[in-house]
Parts: sequence; structure tokens; C-alpha cells
Amino acid sequence: MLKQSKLTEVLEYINRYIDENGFPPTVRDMCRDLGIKSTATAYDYINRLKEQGRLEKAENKKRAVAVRGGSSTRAPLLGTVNAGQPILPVEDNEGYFPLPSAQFGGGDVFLLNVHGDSMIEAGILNGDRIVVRRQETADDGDIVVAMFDDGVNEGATVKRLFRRDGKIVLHPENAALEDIIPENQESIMILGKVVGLLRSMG
Amino acid sequence: MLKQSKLTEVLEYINRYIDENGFPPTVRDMCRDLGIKSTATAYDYINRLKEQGRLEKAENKKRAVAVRGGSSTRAPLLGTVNAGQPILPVEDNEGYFPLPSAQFGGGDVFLLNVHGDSMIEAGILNGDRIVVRRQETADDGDIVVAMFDDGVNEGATVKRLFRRDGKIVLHPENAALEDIIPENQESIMILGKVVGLLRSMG
DNA sequence: GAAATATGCAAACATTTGTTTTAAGATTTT
DNA sequence: AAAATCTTAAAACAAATGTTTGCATATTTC
Repeated sequence: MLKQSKLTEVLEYINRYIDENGFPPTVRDMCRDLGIKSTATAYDYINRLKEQGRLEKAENKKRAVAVRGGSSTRAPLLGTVNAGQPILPVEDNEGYFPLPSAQFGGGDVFLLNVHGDSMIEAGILNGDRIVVRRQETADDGDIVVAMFDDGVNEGATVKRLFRRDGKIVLHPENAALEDIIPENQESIMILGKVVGLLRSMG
Repeated sequence: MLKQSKLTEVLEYINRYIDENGFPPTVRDMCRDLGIKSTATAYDYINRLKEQGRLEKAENKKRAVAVRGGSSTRAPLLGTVNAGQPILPVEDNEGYFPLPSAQFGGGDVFLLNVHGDSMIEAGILNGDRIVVRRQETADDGDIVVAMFDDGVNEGATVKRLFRRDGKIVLHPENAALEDIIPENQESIMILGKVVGLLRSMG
């Protein structure tokens, strides 16, 4: 029986290669970088990893292996959101960012730059970049990105969502700001739930 | 002049393909999926995108295109740090995480899990994962990971660093906590500067 | 509207790269 | 220790895929 640790080492190599190059290695890349002396051996390792379900592989295609789950997901940065301003609705507007799937999971996520201090007491600061999972509903207490449009207030905003007296309340985590209870409740559209954030400092 | 929108469409296709398959498309994939009738045309598009710096491409290799900005750095998660506990010094202890280089830059960085509330007013919460750039010095006002060891206090900690009366002060961003001024100033070792953080929520 | 240029196509070509075959050690089993 | 099985290797093979060439058609320039 081949040692699991060897296969794991190969899998980690493939992960690393994809992270660094953006595309998977060939069997000959594996031979060179791992000290394997035959392409047949590397080929065999790949097939074993595939049998174990740890790797996906399309037959006969070149560089066509994909790590199950993948170590990174790609999320588009869609624009900027703050208290009251609309999101730029253009997809792929500011490029794609790879996110560590071990940190944020997979799924349909996008990024938004946060402007303003309305969520400062939840630890979301001006300039942070939030990770948003696309979903149309949310539970009480979730921090969401929501759009609404009534006569009084309008736009997209990041707030903690509550329901009170049958109405949706968008609650800023900032003692200086008031809860938002949109007049036109039907206009409220939840774009997603905030599942994480990235911050760059100094 | 070829329309930019067409090239952008091609780039988005490549992005999407990588998202769905985990590896880049071939010129023939592009022909089939985009209705292009010659591989030379698809080949030409790739080269134009490369000229514009929107795509990276390794010559002669199969499926060897990578979307620029999609590249990531790998950072090891070295352990946990809180106010007073030592870092586990084992490298590669909890695996490597790919970080978006567009967000955190390259360089020698590592990750640490943060335990405790000592930096809560700087927006660093319990459970956050900080991105630390390895360096041995720091400027006044930098948030650093530092170790020290004297009779009174010891261990590794995340604090804002100041110099006061010629002494290094480790300042918690939490009104409930006191500044730490290590007795044995010579024992202070700066492990790195906090340049970012990752947070998972809900 | 003719010349110049840019774009797209088809087909051939060249190379990379996955796959198979055969066999030599290494390890386990009998 | 012989037989059986597993692992790695070397080399050849086959297929996928990048690249080039020559030409036709559209678009721009004069």
C-alpha cells in the first residue's frame, strides 16, 4: 500500500502550483518539482488521488486536474456600498479576488468596499472589504446588504437586519445612528448576507 | 481596431471557465463556447489580452493562461495569539492559506488567529485572523505582534506599539486594559507588523 | 471608390502532454 | 526462499492543443 502521506504531499504540491501559476501542473511538472523520475509514476499518483475522490481529472485533457473543493474561490469585487449610496451594478467591475475557501467557504460570494462608519460597533470599519454570500432571505440578527427604495430613504446599505412589529428594521451598529425602517417595505431587496471581511492596514 | 467589449467578453468567458472547471480553457474550448470559427482567432484574442496586460500566458504550454489579479500569495497559519499566550512556533502547523495579492501584497507574511478582546477598539475582534508581515522593527503607531519575557509579563501579543520616555509601550486598544511596558525591554522581539485581517461571520 | 489596414477563417504544422507498455527492483505473502 | 504483489522507471506512443501561414472578407483611410 502506498503511503497516504506521499499522496497528500502530491496533492499539496498541486494546490501550491495552482495557487502560484493559476493553472494546474502537468505530469512532467510534477516529476521535475517532486523528484519523480517517470511520468508514469506521476500519472499513477494522479489516478490514485482521483480514485480517493481527492482530485478531479478530465481524461486525455492537458493540465485538466482540479483539486476537490479547491483551496481558493474567486469572488468579484462589485463596487462600493455605504449608508445610502447605490452599488455599482456592473459585474466584474473591479476584477476578481481569490479567497481562501478554508476561510470563507465556497458558494456564490462577491466583495464590496465599505464606505462609512455605520457598522463600526460590529467591527466593520470604513475601508473594509466585505465578503457577501448571495441570498435573498436572511435571519434576524444577520448582517446583510440590502437595497430599498421609498420616498424617505433609498439605496444599498450594510446593516444588521431585524424584524419588529412585522416590519424589517435595518439597524446600524453605531450608537450615533438611528434604525432605518423603510416606509415601502415591499421595496426591500436583500442582496446577500455578510459572511466575512478583508482589511488592509498600514 | 478591435472592440474592447469583445475582448472583455472573452476575458469574462475565461474567468467563468476557470470558476467552473478549475483550469483554463483551450483555444478550441473558446471557439466552441464563443462561436469563434478558427483557433487562430481565439489565439489572437488571447495575445491581445496579453498585450493589454489583462491576461498572463505561458507560451507553448497547454491551458496555460491565468487572469491577472487572480494570482494569490500563500501564507501559513502559524497558530493563535492572545494577550499573554505564546505562539505555537511550528511552521506549516495549520496549513497554508491563499491570500489575494491585490489585497495584501506579496512578501513574507503569515497568519495568526486572534484570541481575546485586547484590540477590539482597533476593530480586531476575538476570532479574527490577522495577516502579519515579518519584520523586526516597527514605527510608532504600528500594530505589531511582539514577544517579550520578563518577570512580570511574558508571551506573544498583538498590540499597538509606541515609544515613550525611551521605552517601548505595548498599547491595547481596549479602554479596560492597561498599557504594557515590559520591565526587560531588551527581551522585546517584534515578530511582524499587522497588515491586514480576515474574518468569518455567521 | 480605391488603397490600405484590420479582422476572421481554414488548414496544416509543431509541440506539449496524457497514456500505455514493458520491465526492473522492492515489499509482502506463502 | 520462492511466489505474488506493489511500486517506480524508461521509453515509446497517441492525442490534445498551441502556433503559423496564406487567403478571404470586412472596415477604415485617403
